[in-house]
Amino acid sequence: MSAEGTDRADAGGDGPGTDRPARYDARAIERRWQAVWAEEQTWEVPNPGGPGFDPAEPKAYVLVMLPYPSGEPHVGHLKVYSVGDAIAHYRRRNGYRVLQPMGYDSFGLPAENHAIRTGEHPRESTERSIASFRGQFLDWGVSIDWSRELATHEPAYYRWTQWIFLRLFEAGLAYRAEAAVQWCPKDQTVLANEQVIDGRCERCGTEVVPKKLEQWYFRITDYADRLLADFDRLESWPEHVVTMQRNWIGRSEGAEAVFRCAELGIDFPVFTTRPDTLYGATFFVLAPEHPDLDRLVDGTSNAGEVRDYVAAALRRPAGERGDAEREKTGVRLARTVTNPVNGEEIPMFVADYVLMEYGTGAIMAVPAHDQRDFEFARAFDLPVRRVVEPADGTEPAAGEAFVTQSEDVVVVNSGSLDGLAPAAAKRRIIDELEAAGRGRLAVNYRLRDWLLSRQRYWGCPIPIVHCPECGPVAVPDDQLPVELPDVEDYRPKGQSPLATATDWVETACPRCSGLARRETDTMDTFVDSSWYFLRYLDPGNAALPFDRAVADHWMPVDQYIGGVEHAILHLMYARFFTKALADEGLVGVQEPFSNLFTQGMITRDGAKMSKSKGNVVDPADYVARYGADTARTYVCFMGPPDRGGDWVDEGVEGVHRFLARLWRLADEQAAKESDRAMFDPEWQRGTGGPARALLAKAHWAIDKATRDFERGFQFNTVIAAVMELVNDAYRLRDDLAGDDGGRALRFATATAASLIFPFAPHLGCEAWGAVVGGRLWEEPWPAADGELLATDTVTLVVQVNGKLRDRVEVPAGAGEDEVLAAVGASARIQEVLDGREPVKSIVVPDRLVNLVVR
RNA sequence: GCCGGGGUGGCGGAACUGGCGAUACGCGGCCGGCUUAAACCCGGCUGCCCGAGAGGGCUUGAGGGUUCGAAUCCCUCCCCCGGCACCA
Repeated sequence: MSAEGTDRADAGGDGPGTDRPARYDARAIERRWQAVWAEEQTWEVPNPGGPGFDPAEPKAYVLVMLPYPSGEPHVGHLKVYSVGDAIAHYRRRNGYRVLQPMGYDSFGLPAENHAIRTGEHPRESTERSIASFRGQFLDWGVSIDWSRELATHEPAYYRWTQWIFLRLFEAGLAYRAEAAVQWCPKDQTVLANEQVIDGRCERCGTEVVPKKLEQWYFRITDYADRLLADFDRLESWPEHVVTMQRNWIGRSEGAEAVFRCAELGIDFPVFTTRPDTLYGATFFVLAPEHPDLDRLVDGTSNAGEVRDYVAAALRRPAGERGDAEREKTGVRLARTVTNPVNGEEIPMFVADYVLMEYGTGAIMAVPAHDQRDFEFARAFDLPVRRVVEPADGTEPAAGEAFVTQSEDVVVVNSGSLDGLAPAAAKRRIIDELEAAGRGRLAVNYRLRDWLLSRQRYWGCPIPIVHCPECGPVAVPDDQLPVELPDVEDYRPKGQSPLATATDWVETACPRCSGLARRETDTMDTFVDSSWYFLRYLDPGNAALPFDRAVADHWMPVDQYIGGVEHAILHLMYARFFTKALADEGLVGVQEPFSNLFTQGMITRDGAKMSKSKGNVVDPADYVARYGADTARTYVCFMGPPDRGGDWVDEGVEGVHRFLARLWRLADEQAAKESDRAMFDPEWQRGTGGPARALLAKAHWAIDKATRDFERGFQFNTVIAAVMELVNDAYRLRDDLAGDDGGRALRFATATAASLIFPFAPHLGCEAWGAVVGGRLWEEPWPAADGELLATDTVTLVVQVNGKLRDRVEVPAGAGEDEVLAAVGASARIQEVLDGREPVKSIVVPDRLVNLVVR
């Protein structure tokens, strides 16, 4: 705050009063301030124990989802960093020590596909992209602690990804299993369930095909209940993100009931959410993948038909099979099972509408109360037995299943359950099953374990050695990282390109020293990004991924910011990792991100931007033409940032005009030396006339901006308030004569600079430096003076029967009598009343009066 | 079908817990000033209808309701966007 600080002369350019052009030269201003920040490492923050660390200072970890570096940053990046930086700056000036780091999610398919096309090593194209991302983020003036920068493809980073993998492996949370998985024929790799959208590969849109393979999994399903329960630990997450994760985890309560095939002596447990309808089961269906099918079919008359059906079903793409509109198909087996509640023998079928992945891969079919079973029964002419009826005796619609969540129904045709409502019937039947040893209460999840291995090159190698004697063996910690070898051909050939690096693959078993082979699959890139927020905290640590004490200081992330597209994948995986690491004692928090903000997508001409449509907005163009401050302020001004918005060039120009107006105001007011007299509350309170009016407006703007910041992310209205202040300053400018007037105008300008700073930091600093002197980022966020906020008189609206008829001026805080007296004095109101007496008068202090007449 | 989020001027959007003329702020449009002129810039006007005017009426997707008072609360319906969907 000393005068030597940074007025614009110090910031490296022309001083006040010299030949500075009377024009808002955004780029010159931005370069000057960026040079200061880089030189002084302004945004670097110390860790506990580090130089300058103050344990008394509250911390704020503000984190934007790390970008995948491909080509150049796009408007989505501009928006997310503009929002993140506004929060970071606001928190800083409110006394927080803010950590805002930066890194790159730099493993992944685009770079690898580029390598396949061009032969260029993915590392080279990736590092080129990183350089261009870094360059633009610097250009935008984002307040990042660059000393913590990381990239997930660097061995110094993925060494610890591997280390964490091994901890999970040791804890039994990483395992290998053979299962039918989803294979993308184009990308030549398996995919996690989360990465298959409508039966298609999330990346390339190719229809995935089922394939039986042995793969690596993380046991995320063990954490299903905690992932659900701990939503309660979150401070503020968008409701819809929580809902999406809840749906994805898909917890459902019900019962397991065991149907027995007496002939063969095989028990078939099924999961059902409707055990109250067990008496309505008229047939039984197995998924085509069901492991007991062979035994059931062997030696039966239609074995060939069943096997043909199964073979066809297994070839069918998942997307097609998942289509509910398709006609139900299946084949009847020459076997029956016994219903555990009534001993009834019911026929068995195989049908592809039953999924092996959900429940037990077998269902009891209750056609009367399940639409799918109903359709199947109709196709195969099977009996439909109603066991639930509306309590009021009405008849359910014919021609479809009677499905309802209502409790106003009654169970019928069900032995001891007759007459009960569903909830009671469920409890009783579960008790009965349990007593008979034929079932129990059960919970089932839609969530599957996380399939993490990929048959691709550009990813983190899985640190496992396969030994013919010892099986899969962990690479010892001191041999990490297992570095990604160079290969000649990046083309995937059904197995990872790593398999061709013979020298690398062939190794000694860490346990028995025998000849062994390295695992050649790499990890899903979501593994890399499931813990990066922890590495930022201690990026130089060579002994551990991060120090527990350091993590205890910074975690959890106070504000996480990113796109909704990660609502399920990344956010759920990162939550899972955090919990698993907490169980290992590595971190002290159960949830990584206390507050989440998801920003809306920017469109152009109402459409998603795409190269093929030719409507892509390149932020660099706008930064070059108008400056980073304009581009950043514009994306925050378009509308509430959690909603999308359409990029309109005229809107950018409007914001630029506003910033230029503020710059000119500051330029005109530029003081030769530091002047803090304008902040003196005694002086401010003693003013009158236009000076007072402008000071009041400035305090109004402070109050409005602060409230909107605290309220959430209403940045558009914060900026609008500063615009109002600047507009008033221009309007009143000519009336502001004398010392008080000049000082009030400088205060208004300084306040506008101060409030716009989170969005336009360079201009904020520049304008502040001109009228006040010193460095704005070291100034606390301003506080509104209540006395200047309050007004002496207020204008009340006077309504008659709810219709506005007049306004009256009364002293602020005037009581009911005083108000009614003022209203009585209004000629206009008397005219409207026309002699009628109000039957009721509502007085809302300082707001309005409503007279009710007949 | 299920679950979220929305529908406010020519456009993007404001309006704290129902209450200071709904439409702040920006864009667009119109008028004026500056200028030889234009751009820039500065100032003003700008929801719709009727009216010369004073003024009046109407207006927050549609229709009902609660209330002295509704964009805001309740019910019914329509439309748009996003997510999930043969999950037993």
